[in-house]
Amino acid sequence: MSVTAFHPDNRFMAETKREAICDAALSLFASQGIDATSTRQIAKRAGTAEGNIYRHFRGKDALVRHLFEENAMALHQTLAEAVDEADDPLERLGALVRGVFAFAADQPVGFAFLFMVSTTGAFHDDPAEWPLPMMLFAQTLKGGFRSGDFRPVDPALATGWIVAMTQRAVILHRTGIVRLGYDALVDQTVEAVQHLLRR
Amino acid sequence: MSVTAFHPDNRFMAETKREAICDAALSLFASQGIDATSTRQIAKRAGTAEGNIYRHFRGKDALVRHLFEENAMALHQTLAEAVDEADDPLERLGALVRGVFAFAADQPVGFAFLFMVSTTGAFHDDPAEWPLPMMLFAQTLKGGFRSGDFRPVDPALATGWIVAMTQRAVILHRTGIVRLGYDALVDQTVEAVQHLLRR
Amino acid sequence: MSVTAFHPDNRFMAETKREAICDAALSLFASQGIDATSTRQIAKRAGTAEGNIYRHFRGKDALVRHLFEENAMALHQTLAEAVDEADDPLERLGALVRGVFAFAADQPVGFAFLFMVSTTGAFHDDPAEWPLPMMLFAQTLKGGFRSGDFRPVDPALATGWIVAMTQRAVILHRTGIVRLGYDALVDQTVEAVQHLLRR
Amino acid sequence: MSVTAFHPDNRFMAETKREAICDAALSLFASQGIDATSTRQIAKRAGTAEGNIYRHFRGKDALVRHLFEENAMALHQTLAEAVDEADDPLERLGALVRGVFAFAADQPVGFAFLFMVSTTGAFHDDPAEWPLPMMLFAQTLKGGFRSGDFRPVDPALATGWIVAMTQRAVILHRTGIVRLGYDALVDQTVEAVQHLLRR
DNA sequence: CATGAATGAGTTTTCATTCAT
DNA sequence: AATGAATGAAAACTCATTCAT
Repeated sequence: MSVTAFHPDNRFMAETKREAICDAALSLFASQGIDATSTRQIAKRAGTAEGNIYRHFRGKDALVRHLFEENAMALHQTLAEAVDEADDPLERLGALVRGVFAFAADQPVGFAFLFMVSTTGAFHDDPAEWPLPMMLFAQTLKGGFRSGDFRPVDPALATGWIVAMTQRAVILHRTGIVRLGYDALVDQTVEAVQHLLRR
Repeated sequence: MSVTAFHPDNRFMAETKREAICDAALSLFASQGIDATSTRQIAKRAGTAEGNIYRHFRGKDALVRHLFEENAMALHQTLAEAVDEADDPLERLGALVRGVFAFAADQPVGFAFLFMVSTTGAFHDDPAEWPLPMMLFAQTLKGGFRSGDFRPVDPALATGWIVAMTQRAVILHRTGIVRLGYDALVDQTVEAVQHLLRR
Repeated sequence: MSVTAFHPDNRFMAETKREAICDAALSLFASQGIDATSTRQIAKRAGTAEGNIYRHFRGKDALVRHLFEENAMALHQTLAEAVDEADDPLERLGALVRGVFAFAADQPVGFAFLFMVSTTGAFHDDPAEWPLPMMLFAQTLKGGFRSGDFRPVDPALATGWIVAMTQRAVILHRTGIVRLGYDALVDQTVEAVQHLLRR
Repeated sequence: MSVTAFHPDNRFMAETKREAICDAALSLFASQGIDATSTRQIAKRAGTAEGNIYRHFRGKDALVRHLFEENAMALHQTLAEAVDEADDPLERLGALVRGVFAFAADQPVGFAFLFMVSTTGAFHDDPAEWPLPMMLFAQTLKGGFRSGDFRPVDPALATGWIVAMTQRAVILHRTGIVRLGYDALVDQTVEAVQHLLRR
């Protein structure tokens, strides 16, 4: 049995070793990069034995993939909820961008990791295999083009622009290069994205 | 005397081992990533001994930095020439974006490598230390804000947006996700960037 | 459970890989010198993988330091016991010299290694940082000077003389240059050292 | 022809590249140790190309041996002259010890190198193959034993003691552990050595 | 489930030596 | 005689992964 039962504070601790490993790996990956993080470091920070990682995951690669899917799913849910509450395409687009900022603020480590994987790791050649969050952008854009609310540009290209703009805005704010307050940052980016597509 | 004299094709070959090392390293870095490329691979592709890399560069890190500076400088020159031929801020901005596309078409490997370093590697926190090519964007934008040609947005943020949009457009085209012809890709991106800032 | 249980000879074998590494390294260092011994050789003789050395020690340097401290401590204990049994300074001095010979006979490899480090490696500039065994010589000599049993000479210099004489005697005997029997060697050296300081 | 002809100061410079290589190697060996000194370092300090070392010496080993023989010969000559001016064995012994100190003061680098080789490098098992300087000590001691001036101890052992004492005295003074002035250091050591053997 | 010692192929780097010029 | 680029073997060290307990 786990020692956590005696810890009233266990809500602040990883409930299981598996979670501890995930938490440790995620933060290390996000801050140092994936290649630069060793399984030893992960085990040490997780407070467990190195070999234990292999009980829970097939290997380092599988751990990376798991974390990616987990975080992509979380981001997807945030965005899916956001997009549901909006009616017209322009509002939906704004909601998506705001959703990304919300996720980045809420799960800074997960966001950094997602960003890391999506730029460092292999690109997916087929849009049908894009990660779910990007699919939401793509679908929303398509809707706007069909309804005639958006100016005519290549949908895949526009998706790329907007995702890139949003990601970069978060990074620039995080590194302190952009000195704007967070709300102004979000507002300006939402406005810019909408301006870009509004007919 | 060198064997190159007998090779009419020597303009396609590395003149010196140093260049062979640089060429090999650049293409491997660009295609596989920097961490995933070993000095062995570099030496093998360069057709030289591994130890020889260390006669020409202090180490792998120094090789990376050299390649970065070399390619950043080349991009900077392409952009500097492009920006010189334009008069008003909007045209200058368009010329810069076209310059990036031109560089990416002309030096695809160098561009891929620069992109790799700028996203993988450490970000520079201080805009004063940004790589030269980004400085050109920043200066052009500032000019447009001062003259009143551009809509008022945070300059650092706008620089980030535009660089990100341009980079992403190249990548999406290269991976085949965007099926547009290259000229259309360039035109649409230039138009979008100008639209984003035009008052 | 460990394989050693089935080995009645296990008292002659290293109980753990860590000890096997120490034993292998010590004997190789003592016979070939430290620089001339590679981690590969150590691993091979220890019957383990090279990387395993680095699980137990930070690196080759740390292994050397560990062995030095271990052996210096063993010598120190041998000498401390020897010196305790003697009353006046002259006898104490003799006991120390005999102690060194006893250690050299008992732990020939350890002694050779200590000798190697103390002459090859960096000298400690500050007597307060001398290795423990030398401290015993220094203290004994100081006692003799204070009590007036010893002729007046510089204490640090005299310590150096005596330690050097003793070390050299062991080496000369070991290499066969001095053909004396071991007991005669010890007796002559003890007598010489006492003669050197006796008032 | 050499550039030195135009240098009025060439008496301060190595006359030939060969000498430059020897000088550079000797000082590097003496300060860092032989293994820790690379041919590159030697070439750089000598102001010549690395490959040039191999025009003048068969390899690094040959260079080491050459330097050893050169310096051992120089020490031998210093000692031979010193020993010639003394009549009885005790004086000869004192002259030898003083000679070692004189050599160490005059050629500190050469002395440090000799010391390094004699402790680090291989020991000569056969007294007949001892380096020449040690032979002088051995012969002088034998003379003293034969004439009855010296107390009866094993000649090879006594030689070892005295050489060790002398070397150690120089080292201790050089490292600052012994704070005596140089003259006092020499006098005390000479006196001690003579006291050790005087009947 | 959990441990951590053990593995071995891999990495970057150094170095004595050779060779074309 | 001199150069310095080139070589390849070997060095120290890392790391994802396995395995006995």
